[in-house]
Amino acid sequence: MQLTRYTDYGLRVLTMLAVLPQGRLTSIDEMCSTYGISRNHVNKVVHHLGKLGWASTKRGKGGGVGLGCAAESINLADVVRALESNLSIVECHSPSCELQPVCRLQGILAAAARAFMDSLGQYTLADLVAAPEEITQVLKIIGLDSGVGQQLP
Amino acid sequence: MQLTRYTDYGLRVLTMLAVLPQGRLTSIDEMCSTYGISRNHVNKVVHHLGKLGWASTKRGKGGGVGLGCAAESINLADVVRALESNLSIVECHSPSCELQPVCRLQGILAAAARAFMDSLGQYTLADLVAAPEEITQVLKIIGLDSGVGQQLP
DNA sequence: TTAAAGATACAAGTTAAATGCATGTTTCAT
DNA sequence: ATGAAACATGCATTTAACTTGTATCTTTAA
Repeated sequence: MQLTRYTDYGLRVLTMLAVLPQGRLTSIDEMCSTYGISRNHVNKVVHHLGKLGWASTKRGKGGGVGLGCAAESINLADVVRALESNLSIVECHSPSCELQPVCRLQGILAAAARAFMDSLGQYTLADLVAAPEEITQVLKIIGLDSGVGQQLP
Repeated sequence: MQLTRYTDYGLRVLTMLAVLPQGRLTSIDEMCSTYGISRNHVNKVVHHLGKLGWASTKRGKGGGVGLGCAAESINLADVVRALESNLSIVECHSPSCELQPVCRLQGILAAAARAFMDSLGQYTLADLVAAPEEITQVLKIIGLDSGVGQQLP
């Protein structure tokens, strides 16, 4: 019972975007080296997040990636639902189970999955980066505290 | 976000054991053909369930597999915890994430996982086979309604 | 003593996730 | 204009976990 790294990276990317200083953009390359993960993977995730409106991407020289909307409006359950491809918990169809018509397992598992999502749904991206003093630490860790880097005009 | 088939099969096996008529044993082979799944897999799962005390196995001629304890005492959350190998939701360590010290994601996900398990934990094996009229159907489907087959002495 | 049935070990196949590589397209600065 | 920076896109490859297969051993009762 795991989330894929794709979803994991999506959450990390959003976290990074959320702690960016006002007006500061980051880039895919910067995120790669920060997290030490495949450029290609980040590439895809960022693109995906962009299409969903949670990230704003800008091509070309001076472009980059920023948060697409307020951190408070990004619900973590929505993020997981959007990024996680398979949420069905069990595959009762392959090989197909003859007991399906009378089986209560699916319903019970579906309820449990709902409980998982409801719990997640109590939080937004803002909760991941809530405490200001922690943000300072984070910025230091990922090297964004220096104030250098491209700014929006 | 899925459970492995191993866990899935474990639940199916338990379900089948729970609906066995009093004193009737089944066998690994019988379960294989009923569910149409790999003999070897069932073999392992049954062995595992046997070690956990939820199934009682008996070797040799006239042997077989039965329920190891009351269905009401087998909590579904316990079953999933026992059979599912990896319950960590995300792997924050590979590649290791520098933000770990200040990251709240793990806690939030852990809470969600707990919600999942708590929901599951409200049910026992008995709930999977609760309604008597359904049991009759199940027995018919899996061919155990005829009354033939080995009995305990 | 033999056949039925679970126990055990190891090998092979399968699939989805993860990564890598290449190239296209947009945008800004000069 | 033109080149470099940065995201977009597609496909190929690798990897690892899960799944299945084959074989043999051990126990037990008829």
